[in-house]
Amino acid sequence: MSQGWQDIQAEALRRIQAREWPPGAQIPKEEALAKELGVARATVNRALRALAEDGWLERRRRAGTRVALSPQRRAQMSVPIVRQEVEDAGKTYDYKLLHEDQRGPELWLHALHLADGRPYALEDRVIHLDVVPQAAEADFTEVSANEWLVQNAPFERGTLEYSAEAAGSFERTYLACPPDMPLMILTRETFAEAGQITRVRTAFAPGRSLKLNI
Amino acid sequence: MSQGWQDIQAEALRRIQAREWPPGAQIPKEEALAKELGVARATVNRALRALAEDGWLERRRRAGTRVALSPQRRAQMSVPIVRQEVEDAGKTYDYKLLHEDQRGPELWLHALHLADGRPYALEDRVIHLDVVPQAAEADFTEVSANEWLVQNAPFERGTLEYSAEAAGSFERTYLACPPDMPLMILTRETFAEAGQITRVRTAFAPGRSLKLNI
DNA sequence: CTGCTGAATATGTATAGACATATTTTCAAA
DNA sequence: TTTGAAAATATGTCTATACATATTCAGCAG
Repeated sequence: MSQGWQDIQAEALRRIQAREWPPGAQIPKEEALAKELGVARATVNRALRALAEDGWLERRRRAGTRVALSPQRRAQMSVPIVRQEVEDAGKTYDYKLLHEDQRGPELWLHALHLADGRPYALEDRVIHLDVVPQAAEADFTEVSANEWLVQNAPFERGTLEYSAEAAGSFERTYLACPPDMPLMILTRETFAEAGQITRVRTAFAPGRSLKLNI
Repeated sequence: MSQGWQDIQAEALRRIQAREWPPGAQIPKEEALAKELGVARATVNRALRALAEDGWLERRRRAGTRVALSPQRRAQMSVPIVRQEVEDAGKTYDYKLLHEDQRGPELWLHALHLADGRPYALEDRVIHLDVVPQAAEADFTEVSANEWLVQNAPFERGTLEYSAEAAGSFERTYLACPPDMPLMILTRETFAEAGQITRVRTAFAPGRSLKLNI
C-alpha cells in the first residue's frame, strides 16, 4: 500500500489539527517519519515542504521542523487584469484614454475602462520614463497602459493596496456615481531593477468586491 | 557545472519574458530540456512546476507545457487575524462581546476588537451549532470567537470577500465614525465537511487597508 | 565566563531509473 | 461518418543514494 505525498501531507495535517503535534512543537525528523510511514524520505520532504508553504510548519536546516505557533492560512489571489475580468464576465470590454501629460521623466495618464459601454474602472497612472524609455513612443489611445506594460516591461516585484474611499469629483464624473459613494480603490506599484516602473490608482465602479478562496 | 532547479527556473522565466517562448506556445518537453541544460528531468520538473504554481505556465499530462496566455502574477495574502494585526503594530489588543443570541441552531454574535482601547474592527458573526456543537458551551466573553474557532474547529476551506461599504448605524455607533464613512468590509465563511462553520462580516475602522506584495 | 573552531546533524537538492496517470491520437468496427 | 477501444506519450510521482548547506552544539583557548 504505497502512499503518495498527498497522503503523507494529509496525515501530517491530521496530527497537527488533532494536537498530536501541538503548536510550537518539534515534529519527528524526515527520516523517522519516512521509516514510520513506509515511504522514502523524499516523499516525506515533499509533503512537509507543501505544509510549510501553506504556513502550517516552519522548517530550518539542522534545527528541524516545528508546528507553526499561529497556523495562518494563506490565500492566493491573482492580480486583477481589468480587461480579463470584464471579458470573463461575458461583457464587451472597451478602453478610453482621458488624458495624457508628460512632465519630465514622468508620463501621467488618466483612463477609463468600460464594460458593455458602462464605466467599470477609472485609473490614474504615472509611468517612469527613465525606467521604461520605450513607453514614450507607445500609443496609449490604442492599447491600455496596463496591457502595454505587461507586454513590454516585465516587473520583478510589486505592491498592491486595497482600500475603501469616498468617491471624489473625478470619480463622480467618470464613474457616474453619487457623491460620497464608497469605492474600492486599488493602488499598484511595480518595480524593475532600475526602479519604479509605474504606479496606478484604480477606482472600481460601485459594487465591485474582491473574492478569494482559502 | 551542475545547476540547481532555481537556475533552471530563472532560465525558463527568461525565455518566457524574452518571448523566446511566446504566450500560448508549447515549450520543449522536460526530457529535452533536461538534456539541453544538462540536468536530470526531476530538476526540470521542479523548476517548471514552480513556474506553473506562479501562473507562468500551464501543464497537463500528455498535452505538455505551454506558456500561459496572460501570465497573471499572483499574490499571496495571509488571512488576517485581528489580534495579531493589532499586536504586530505594537498596540494593546482588547476584545468585547457586545451581544449574543441563540436562534435554533444558529449562534449570533456581535463583537468589537480594540487597539489601545480604540475601536479597531466590528464583527457580526453567526456560528452553526449543528456543525460545531461544542460552541454552545464556549464562553465568548472571554475568548474571541475567532480564536476559539481556530483552536476548536479547524476548517477545510473558506471564502473571503473584501468590499467597500458606507458605515451604517451599527458601525457608526461602535466604530465612532461619521455617517457614510467608507469602510473596508471583510466577509469570511469557513466550512468543514459537515457544512458551514461560521460566517463573519468584519467592518474595519476607517483608514484600514489591505497590503500585498507580488 | 567568553569567544572561536570544528564536528554533528536535519533539511535541501540532484540523479537515474521505474512506474502511474491523464490525455491525445490512432485505427478499426459499426 | 461516428463510436469506441487500444496505443502512444508528457507529465506526475516514488525510490535509493549521494552530496550540499545551514545551523546547532560541544569543547577548547583565552
